[in-house]
Amino acid sequence: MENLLKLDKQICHRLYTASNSINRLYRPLLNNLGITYPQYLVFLALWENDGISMSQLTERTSLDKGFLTTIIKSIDEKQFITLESDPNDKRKKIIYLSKKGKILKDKAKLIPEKLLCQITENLSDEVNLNELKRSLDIIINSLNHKS
Amino acid sequence: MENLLKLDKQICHRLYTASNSINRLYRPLLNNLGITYPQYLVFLALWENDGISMSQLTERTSLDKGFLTTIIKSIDEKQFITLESDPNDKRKKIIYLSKKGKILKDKAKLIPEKLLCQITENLSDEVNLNELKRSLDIIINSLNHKS
DNA sequence: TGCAATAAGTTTGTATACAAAGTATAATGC
DNA sequence: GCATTATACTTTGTATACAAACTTATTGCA
Repeated sequence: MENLLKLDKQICHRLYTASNSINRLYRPLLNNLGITYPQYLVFLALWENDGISMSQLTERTSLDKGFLTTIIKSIDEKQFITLESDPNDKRKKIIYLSKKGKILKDKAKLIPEKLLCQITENLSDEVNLNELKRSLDIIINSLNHKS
Repeated sequence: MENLLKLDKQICHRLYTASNSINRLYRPLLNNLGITYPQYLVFLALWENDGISMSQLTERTSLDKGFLTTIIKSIDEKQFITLESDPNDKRKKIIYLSKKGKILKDKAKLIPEKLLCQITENLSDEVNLNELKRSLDIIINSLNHKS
């Protein structure tokens, strides 16, 4: 009978720790751009699809909608974006990248590479990243379709 | 040339999302016990090794030492633990489970099972959990030995 | 049309998470 | 011995993260 309460048997603790560690790694890099990690996620989404609504951003980034309000307010104040009300549906708020927000993309280009290098340097042989991605996707998908 | 900035290529975003989703899953279960997830991690460590110091707890749980002060204060106020100063080294603070803290272990026994069921239900065939654990351990270890 | 149900986004309250600076004690070196 | 350095923990300030309640606009349908 194994004791499931044993800390080191828990996959959740590992995910939690890995996520926090990676976040710590991002912090100084993103700090150079004047943004934080969840803000960066919003930019990643906007750089792919400019002019989308809050709810679309929520879906794309998996960020909480309440928290997203805070993030959008913050990057709006820093003039990375402009906000418009959807004329067809006044409840909706459409987010557009400003010039400053578009320029930021160039500055951010090297970040994924730097990060991946730090994480996977000397690890590529030991860790199958595609397999890891696939496993995480399955877990995330399963959790999202729970409640 | 693939564009690394594409959101869905990023393993970091997946880890971040998975970690948050799992946390959301724990919340109601732990709420029934009157504790939160990082507090739960502290209990897991203490149920294995009672009477350890703050720094040992930091190492065991990977929680930030500043944050750990907050957590310890909180579960101390709820009388789950008692605190003593190490007579051999007055800088150290030793944490002991109170009776209430020990009893909590029984109530918590079903949590890992419930969680694992929710996560891995119907997934066991698709996700190799041992492989996932191993990958995460390698990544965590790599990140911790960076700076 | 009228209005209940729903959807989009905001606000509030609480609990993380962490860098950086601060305090007190212990260990080290000369 | 005593100054220096290091260790253990706390405090402060800022930025997450999220449940729950709230506001306003739209939709569905009797």
